[in-house]
Amino acid sequence: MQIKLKADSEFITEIDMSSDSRMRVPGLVFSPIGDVSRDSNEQALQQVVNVAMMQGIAKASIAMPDFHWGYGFPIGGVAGIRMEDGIISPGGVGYDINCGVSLLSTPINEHDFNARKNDLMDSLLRKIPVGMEKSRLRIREDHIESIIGGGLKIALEDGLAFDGDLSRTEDSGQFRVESTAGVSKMARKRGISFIGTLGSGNHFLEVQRVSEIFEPEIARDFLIHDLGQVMVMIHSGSRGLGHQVALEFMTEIQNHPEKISHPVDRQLDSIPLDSEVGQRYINSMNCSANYANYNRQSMISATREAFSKIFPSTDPEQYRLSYGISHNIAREEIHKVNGENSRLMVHRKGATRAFSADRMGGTAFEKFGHPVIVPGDMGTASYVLVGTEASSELSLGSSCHGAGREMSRKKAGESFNPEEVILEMERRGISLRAKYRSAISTEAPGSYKNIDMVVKSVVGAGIARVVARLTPLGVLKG
DNA sequence: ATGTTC
Repeated sequence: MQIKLKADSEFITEIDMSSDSRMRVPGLVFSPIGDVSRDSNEQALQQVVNVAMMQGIAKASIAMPDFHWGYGFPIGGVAGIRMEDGIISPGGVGYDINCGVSLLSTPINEHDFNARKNDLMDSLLRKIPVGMEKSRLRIREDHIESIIGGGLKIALEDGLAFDGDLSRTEDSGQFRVESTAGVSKMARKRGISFIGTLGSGNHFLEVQRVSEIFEPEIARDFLIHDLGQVMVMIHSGSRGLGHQVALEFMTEIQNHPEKISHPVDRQLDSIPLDSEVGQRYINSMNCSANYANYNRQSMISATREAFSKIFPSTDPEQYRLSYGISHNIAREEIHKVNGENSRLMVHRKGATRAFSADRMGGTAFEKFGHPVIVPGDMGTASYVLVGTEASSELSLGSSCHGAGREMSRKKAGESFNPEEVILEMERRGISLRAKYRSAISTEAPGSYKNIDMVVKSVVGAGIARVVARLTPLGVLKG
């Protein structure tokens, strides 16, 4: 099949509906046509076309500049399904339910950090289990029930959060759960084993310096104050619990008589929200999201402990959460479709919410809009952006979530020598603590798209504004 | 992403 691309503008590429007669809406990739049409994007582009064929899809099958191939949906994909069609597709959320990124503001500057860099990185590595290391929180079986039902509220009760953390976490860190019964025994068991752990692959904890501030007033609102200020970014998800939930529901739905079959890809099958299995999935997805929030919060708490111990003149309370964002979740939102407000089940998979200020009334971000935290690869830079009104018009209030893979894990593993990657990172003044050599290859900076180009694309398309640029000082990986 | 091969 020939996919027909046309440039809507310098940074917006449309996939014409004539590409395939089964498309219900066009595709929209927020990236220049020259980048979109590269050979390495071929499979992911086909997935954008496939998503455009889904029942109930409104507006467009959307992909961010960091899009790449995933399970059914591309990673970096956004799809709003009309609530009147009443369906949800687990492939549109993915295996790592509510994977996300939290950004911690610190009172430390880079000189303080560099003077104690080794002690601090060692302390973080002692406090936070990474890779295959198991949980050091001894959560009892009945407590996992509270965590999956209550999310960040339970972390607050457990002394892992401050009051202010809730208003600075997307959805206040709590997803609505009517029943936890859909989270299997196995999922709970895996959840207990790995609560409070970072994970592996692209998950990381990174100590960063503020290297550029583009919008000082907005940056202050996000607790980014000075050049050289140290920030801590934590990227992690719902570990084995979310994985188990995703796996079980994808399998169950494949064999379910009520499933809504996709015309070309079984991985894009959906399930009616008003079915028993649909309700069980929504609840279990939300349970996994709550678990992910508790998990990230426990590592924020460990980071506060490590820093305030190494820098005794500071208190844990001074390490304030800038924002915690979700990038793998489906939730109901209202968006304008053909000029009319429409209730949509918005699936974001490797994409973030990027609402403008007018959609953030009553929250901590009503003045400037929803923060968008965009981690780059471990050797380059990360960005903090803010949502725009144009994102509401164009991208269902969404933006990009990271650099996005350019190379498969397998290919990256074969292409990069870990020793050379470590040397190159050291040459750039970045201290890398990784548990396994393999992760250094598969996560090598060269296996990712260029983060500066990704951000240039979303800013150029108008769906976000750039607030600050952060560069890595120390990286902890699984 | 993932007790890294359901």
